[in-house]
Amino acid sequence: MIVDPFKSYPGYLLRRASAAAMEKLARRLGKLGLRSSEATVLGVIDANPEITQSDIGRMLNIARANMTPLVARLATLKLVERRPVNGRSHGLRMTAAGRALTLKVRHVLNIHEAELMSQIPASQRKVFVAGLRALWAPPET
Amino acid sequence: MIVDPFKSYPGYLLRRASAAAMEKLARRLGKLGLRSSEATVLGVIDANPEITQSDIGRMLNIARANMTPLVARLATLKLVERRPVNGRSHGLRMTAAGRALTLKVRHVLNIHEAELMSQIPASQRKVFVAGLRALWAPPET
DNA sequence: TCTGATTGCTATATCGTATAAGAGTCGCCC
DNA sequence: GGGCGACTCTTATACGATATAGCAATCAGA
Repeated sequence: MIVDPFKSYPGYLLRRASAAAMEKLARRLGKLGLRSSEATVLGVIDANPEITQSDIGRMLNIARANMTPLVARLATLKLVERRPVNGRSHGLRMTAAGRALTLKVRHVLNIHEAELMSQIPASQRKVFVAGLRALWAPPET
Repeated sequence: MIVDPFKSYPGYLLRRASAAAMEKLARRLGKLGLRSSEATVLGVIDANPEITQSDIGRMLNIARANMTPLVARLATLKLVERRPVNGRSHGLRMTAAGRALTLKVRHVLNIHEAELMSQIPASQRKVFVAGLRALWAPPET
């Protein structure tokens, strides 16, 4: 009889639940030609025109060094435009193609989130989400 | 005013919460010289003497190909012994050193889990964990 | 004006994960 | 009992996310 000794550990469940959700999401975003990190960055730029690479990195906890190739790919795909706002920073904004793809991404995300929450009894969702928020709260800006 | 457009998405919160927790855990396990995947495997072997690499992989969702170097390192560290149970499978069991380290790992995990749950009001913990379990349930063995 | 901090970037490393392929072994069916 | 499919472990390799170190250019404040 094989036993999973961690199956009652909340932290373990958190990790497995997150991994399972991310795997499903990645599969869906892959059909749009995007990795999940790219989709997130796209959404952030869409919500914050002229935002800077470094600011995105701080928000999403992505190191500056890793923002460079990520944004470069978005620019290569002509989803995002980089324009210098001063000598060292680039303001980022969506192209028309980027906006169009972001709409599709948003649709995928909505489906993803709905599917996730559908697995949890409606009466428990609020407490569940409050719990997640207690474990990670967005840093005040 | 910079805005995080995803901060109300449960799936996003799930991912960030998991990442934050894993980062803390990795730092603690690092002091024992272990990666988190190795610590988990160690715990599984301890709970299931003579378990096979493949069975561990199935339980933890680690591909067989990746179990090989992982277990090899545990064996090099003399934490785990591999002994053939038949021509193709290795039964894994802890060495004395492995058992000793597993005790420390268990201690670290307990602290980690306690710290996690301490962030959530006691009255909500049960519902929260039930929610996690709804998103990922261990496959019945 | 000098100095420290910031930005974007390159190079490189680690960790987790993935696929493909191969050798040896097992078990079952004919 | 022979053959074949399934299984186990292994190697090689690649990708995605993340991490650090270091550099040149720029900014901002003392």
